[in-house]
Amino acid sequence: MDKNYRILYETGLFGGIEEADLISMLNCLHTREVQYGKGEFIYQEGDVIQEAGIVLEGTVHVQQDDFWGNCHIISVVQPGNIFGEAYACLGNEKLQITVRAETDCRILFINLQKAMHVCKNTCRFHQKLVKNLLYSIARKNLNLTTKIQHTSRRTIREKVLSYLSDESRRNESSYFTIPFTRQQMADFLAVDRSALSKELSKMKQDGLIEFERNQFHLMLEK
Amino acid sequence: MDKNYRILYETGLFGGIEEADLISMLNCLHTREVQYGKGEFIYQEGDVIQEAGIVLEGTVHVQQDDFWGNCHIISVVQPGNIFGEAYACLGNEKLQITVRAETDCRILFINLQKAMHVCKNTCRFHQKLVKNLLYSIARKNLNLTTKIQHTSRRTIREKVLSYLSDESRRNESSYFTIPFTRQQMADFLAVDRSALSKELSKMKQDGLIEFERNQFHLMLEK
DNA sequence: GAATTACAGTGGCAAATGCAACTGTATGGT
DNA sequence: ACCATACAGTTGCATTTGCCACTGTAATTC
Repeated sequence: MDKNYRILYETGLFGGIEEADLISMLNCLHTREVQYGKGEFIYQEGDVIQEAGIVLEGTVHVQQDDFWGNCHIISVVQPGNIFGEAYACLGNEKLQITVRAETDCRILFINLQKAMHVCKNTCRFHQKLVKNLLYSIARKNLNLTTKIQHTSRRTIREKVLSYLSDESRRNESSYFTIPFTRQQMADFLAVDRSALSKELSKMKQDGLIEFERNQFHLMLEK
Repeated sequence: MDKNYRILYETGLFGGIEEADLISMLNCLHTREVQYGKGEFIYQEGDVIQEAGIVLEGTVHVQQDDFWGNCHIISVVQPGNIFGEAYACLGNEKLQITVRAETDCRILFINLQKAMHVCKNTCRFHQKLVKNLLYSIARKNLNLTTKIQHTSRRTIREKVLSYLSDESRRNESSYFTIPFTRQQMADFLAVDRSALSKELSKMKQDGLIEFERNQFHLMLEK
């Protein structure tokens, strides 16, 4: 539990809650911890869920796999972050997304339906949790909007620039590492992998960017 | 106030609250009502806001206008629905979106920063409001995911089918009317208008759909 | 009712993209 | 050490798309 505490403390969901309180809170919330191997499915499209997951260790991808075998990455969830909270909150919606363990990982599940309704133990953190959950979902909302901003550009170059600018801003540096392989970056931006490689090469030639695998550097140019 | 009540009652935000209570609640929340003319900006990119808006009358578009004059419609907000809640909730984020009155409209603004923090009057609906807000944002979250589902398809035809299928499902009929002009539909799906018109014509030829302006009919085919 | 404006459809064309195939380089397992 | 696999880059080609210009029709204004 101790090793989890540090991570959870940095989570929006448990922000501002002390360790001792956190432990009793986790009991009150009936959480459970599960391990997954790389590639395993955590949630599948069509599932109805009441539990949101917090990544304690590893990386998880939220994605849409379509009919024709194309996969689109909606978001990447790293330790301390939460997934499935919108569905778990609503409680009665079929998942339109799939959640997959991108690496081996440990997940803490929390039943939000229970967490949101009145706690018989009159757990005093109950309200705080709901408010934290609210912030967390609002934040995710912004992330989705940002993703739309990238993918709704017309050309690959514009999508790439939009995405890389955003990563640069979040890393507060023109040097940064992205959490994607080339294929995943393509899935995230909803473009073809080889077309993406091509365009990245052109952009390097044009002096816009430098990169080596998933390490990028935005140039001042132009 | 009475004429607003019916609309607000159907809003997620005030769901399950009686009329008498609603009025005292609105006072407690320091709401204000504002009218906008067609085309006016309600919020602009870069603004920092604390108030979410509820559409009482008219239609509002949440959109991203880029650098090169392209506009992308993120969502369409009709009476009873809310906008800006994620930003107002977080309270300290610059808007990456613009909100525009698509028609003449009346908007009720609610300061979420005040609404979410402890109410000195110990308004007993306070907690309920936060929970409603949570549902509302979770719902919007799903809508954004759905939009991503449409726009991340590779071809215009796939985007259109994805979007129209969704509209059909929501209307529970293969005959339905969409809330867009052709240009707006193109903006929503992030494609070129004339290319969209062309593809729609082809799809009609192929017997997939029938349409007349913004009225559509999905055919069983094929 | 004439003029203006908004809107949807069409055609042509250049550019961008997806797709398939192939190469080379790491990486990991046995 | 060898084999298999994953990953990134490159090339060529057919298709799709964006963009531009134009037409026709409906809606709006004066």
